[in-house]
Amino acid sequence: MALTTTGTSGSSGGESLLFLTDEQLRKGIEAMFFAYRGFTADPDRILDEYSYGRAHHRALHFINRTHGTTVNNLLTVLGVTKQSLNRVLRTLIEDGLVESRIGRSDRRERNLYLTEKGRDLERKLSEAQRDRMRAAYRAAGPQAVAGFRQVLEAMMDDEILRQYQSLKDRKP
Amino acid sequence: MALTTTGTSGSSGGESLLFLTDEQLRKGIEAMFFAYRGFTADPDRILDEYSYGRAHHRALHFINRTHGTTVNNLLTVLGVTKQSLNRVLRTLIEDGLVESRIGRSDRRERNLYLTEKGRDLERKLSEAQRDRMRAAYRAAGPQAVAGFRQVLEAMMDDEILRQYQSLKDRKP
DNA sequence: CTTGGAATGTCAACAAGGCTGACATAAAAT
DNA sequence: ATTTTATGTCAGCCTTGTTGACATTCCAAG
Repeated sequence: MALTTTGTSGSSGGESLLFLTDEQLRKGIEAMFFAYRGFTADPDRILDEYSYGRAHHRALHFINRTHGTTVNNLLTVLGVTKQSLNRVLRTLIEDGLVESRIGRSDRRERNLYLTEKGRDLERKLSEAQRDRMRAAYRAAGPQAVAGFRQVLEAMMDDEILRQYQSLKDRKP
Repeated sequence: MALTTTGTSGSSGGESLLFLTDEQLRKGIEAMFFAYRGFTADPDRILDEYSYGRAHHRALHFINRTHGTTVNNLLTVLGVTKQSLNRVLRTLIEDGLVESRIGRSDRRERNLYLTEKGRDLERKLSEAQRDRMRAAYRAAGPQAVAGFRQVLEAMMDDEILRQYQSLKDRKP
């Protein structure tokens, strides 16, 4: 399934060879750039109203994703420094969207939970984002979606991919 | 081809209905987030050495893309303010990576070109990014790539999509 | 038991790169 | 002659990344 030959020579038709020209790759790069803008546009508009930023959205998303996660876990997933995350987290806690409980077994840790208010905003944000994603999926069709996911996974760093996959099949 | 029914009810097998569950959409969202990190990781490392940022990369990319483009064009494509772009552009011009020539027909405009030095860095950056993209494309296969592109295009804002498509089929 | 290191999280200060607003200049358009 | 357009610049703000310093807690070695 995975191609091992380079085959950039200018032979005709064969889709499996042609699709790797620099021009095709460049278009993929630009598509990724523009699509990411669309991907974040709707939540960004909502966040503006609350004077929050994308960092807040990401934190809300992953806290909602894995209730009771620790700060350290969150750091790994988000790929930022703890100081950077802390600032965002602090405002979310102050504003009553996130609750931080001292760890039961290890009192150094903080377990993070969304409050009712936090869940409300998270839902609002992710619904906006899902709406766009759903529209894109519908427009492209199931087969395209499968390909989309395959390429995205292949694009991740190996370590990140493992994290992503471990998040993949959680219990509901 | 495009599905019009919602069909979130828990019916079995039918791929065309099942793939729109909130869980599937959420996984797509996370895939997009993690993949974008991978997408920018390699150029970011190179940029660090030059103490440039992603903004410089984007400017270099699109100036290289359309030689002689004007500042206004660049603003539209990049979707930032002129003050923000100007800061980046100024350093690139000072450092001799970009040349700004007064427009021939309209002397208010500035036409932007990469210098030899600018082309070198642009090549270095885009090769790193293309390498990853190529690897992902190869791992996923041509059919997946087609789907990938379809979904990305469907995810763009309409206005952006038009811009993207007008960039799409340029002469080499 | 104590003590030193490791893990975890918080506070302070700085930089990049977004943003708005105000203003200058040159050239084109009316 | 006046207005509009394209560009550049200055000042100042915000978010979100960074590093450095520090407090707390846990655990293990002496």
